[in-house]
Amino acid sequence: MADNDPPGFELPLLLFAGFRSLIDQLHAELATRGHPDVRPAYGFAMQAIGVLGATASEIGRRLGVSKQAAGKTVDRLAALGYVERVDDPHDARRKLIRLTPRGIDSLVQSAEIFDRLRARWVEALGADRVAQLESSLRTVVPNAGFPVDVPGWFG
Amino acid sequence: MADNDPPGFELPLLLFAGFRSLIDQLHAELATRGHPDVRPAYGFAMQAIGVLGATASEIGRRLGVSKQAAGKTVDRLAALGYVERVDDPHDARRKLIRLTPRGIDSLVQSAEIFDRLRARWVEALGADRVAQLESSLRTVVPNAGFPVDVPGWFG
DNA sequence: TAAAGTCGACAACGTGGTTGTCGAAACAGT
DNA sequence: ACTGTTTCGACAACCACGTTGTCGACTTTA
Repeated sequence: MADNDPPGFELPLLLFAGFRSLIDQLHAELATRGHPDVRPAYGFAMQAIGVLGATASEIGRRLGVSKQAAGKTVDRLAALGYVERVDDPHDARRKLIRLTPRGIDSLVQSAEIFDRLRARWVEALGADRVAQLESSLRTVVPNAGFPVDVPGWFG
Repeated sequence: MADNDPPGFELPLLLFAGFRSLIDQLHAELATRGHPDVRPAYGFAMQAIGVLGATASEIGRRLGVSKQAAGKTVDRLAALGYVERVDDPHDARRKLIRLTPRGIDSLVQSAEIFDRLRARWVEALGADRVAQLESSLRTVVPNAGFPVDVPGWFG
């Protein structure tokens, strides 16, 4: 808080640019590995589904959006072959959404690519600075895991 | 890169959560200061307009979106009284978009709020850790200013 | 068994993007 | 001075992703 305060907009812009840069590189790399149609929102949705599967309502809850919005995303995911809907034998109202092998593959590849991108940051900054960056963010943003509440923040 | 690599998704999630947290707090505070209708995209658009004003095409270029998309955003901004369209006397094709006093006020307040939020991070982390966080991000993300290319990254 | 809650689906809509087209105006070259 | 090219803003149609509201079918609870 000295004479030359930073022009407030810089910190949020840097955080966004960092996030955006990772996401863009992820999808560029994902496209070359057989997943050209995966969009950022799909990755979050598939994370919310998880290996155990989930109902559309549950996905909506985990993502912080309405069940209708989650249902639409599941439609798109299903059309691309990343998930499938299975009738729940114990509850005729429910339909379990499950990742297909293709869906699982996209998640595995994403994790692998993110690890690689993080390694690039370690090359540029050093392991301790990256670790400290993560630690700082964990401190100021509690619960940064799922439910992540990411899609639709713009609308 | 030891045995227990971090699960790649954490770094991007932390960056997003940090950004999102600042943006959410900004708009909550902005709402209490007479700007309840400002949406995240509007702030970026008004930044792109700047105090000198700009044409819709230019705004689109600065934001990395089509001129049509920029024009639509300007429509919404104008309907809320944040900008006005002025005929350019030197070029009958152009219409200069200018911030109204209300638009300028929202920008001034935003900068002030962001400074306050950053000060909260400094309280939690210490000035040097925040400064190092910014410095690290500047290193891994060159050109984090405008043109910022933020809206529509999800679509 | 009746009431209340949850599930997925459907419809209508809002916002923030896209491409394509268009007439009007400016500009560049002959 | 005319002609072709570029740029401007506007309009239309469309897509992705979200919202509320409604609905019938099913489950759960009292």
